[in-house]
Amino acid sequence: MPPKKSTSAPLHLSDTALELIASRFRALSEPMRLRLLSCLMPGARTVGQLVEASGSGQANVSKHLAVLREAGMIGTRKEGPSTLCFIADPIVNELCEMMCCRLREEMEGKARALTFPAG
Amino acid sequence: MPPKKSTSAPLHLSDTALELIASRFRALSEPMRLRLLSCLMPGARTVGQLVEASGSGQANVSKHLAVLREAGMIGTRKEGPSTLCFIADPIVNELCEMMCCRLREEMEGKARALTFPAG
DNA sequence: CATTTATATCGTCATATAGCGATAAAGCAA
DNA sequence: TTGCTTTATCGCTATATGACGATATAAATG
Repeated sequence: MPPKKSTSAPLHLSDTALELIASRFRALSEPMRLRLLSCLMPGARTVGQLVEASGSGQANVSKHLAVLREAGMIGTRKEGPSTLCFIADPIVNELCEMMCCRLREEMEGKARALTFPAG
Repeated sequence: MPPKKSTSAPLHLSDTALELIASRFRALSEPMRLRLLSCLMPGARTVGQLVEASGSGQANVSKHLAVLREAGMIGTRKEGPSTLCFIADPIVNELCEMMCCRLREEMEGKARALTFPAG
C-alpha cells in the first residue's frame, strides 16, 4: 500500500481517485446547488421550502438535491409528508467559505490594482 | 450593504457570488485538470512535460491549462521556447487534500460497514 | 528566409446536464 | 375508494464542454 506519504504534498493520485475527487467538486460547480446548500447552512429545510427559497422549479430542485445526496453532501429523511434535507458533510461549509474568502481577496486585490496610484 | 456578517456561517450569497464560486469549483471538476494540478504540485512544469505526464493530447492539455489559468489556479510564463506552468493559488493544494482526506474517511467507513460484525 | 519546436486555437463530434412540463409514486384525509 | 399534498422521475430541448485532428502562431535555429 504505497501512495500515502502523509496528508501532504505530491499526492500521487490514481485515476479512480481523480474521478472521485472531480465528481465531488462537480457537485459544487453549479450555482443552483450552491444556493441550495447555502439555504441549508442555517439548518434543515424541506424540499418544498427549498423550492420556494431557490426560486427554481420543483423538478429541478429535486434533481439537484439528488446530485448533492449522491455526492454525500446532504442527507434526507422523511418528516411526515415532507422530505427534510440537511447538510451531511461539514466539509461543505469549509470549502465554500475558503473559496469565498479567496475570491474576495482576489477581487479586492484586482480592485486595488485598478485604482490610480495617485488616488 | 447587508451581506457581509463576518467570514463565517450563513453566507447570504448573491447570484454573482454563487456564479463565481461555482466556476472555481467547476475548474476542479475534471479528472484531467486535477491530474495536471497534481503534476504541478511538486513544482513547475512546461506544457510539453505536462502533455507527456498526463498522457493526453497537446490540444487538450492546452485547453485545460487555459481553464485553470482563467480560474486563477495556475500561472504561466515563457521560459525560453517553452511555457512554464505553476500553481498560483495555494488554495488548490488545500482543497484537494481536504477532499481527498474526506473521501478516504468515507470509503474506510463504508468498508468497515461492509465487514462482518464477527470478523 | 526556411525549418523545427512549442503552444494555442479552430472545427467537429459526442456526451452530459440544466431547466421545463407532465406524470408517477407515496402518504394522509375524508 | 377518491382526492390532496409532497416529492421523484420521465421526456424533451438547448446548451456546455471534453476529446480529437488540423491548422495557426511564435520563437529559436540553420
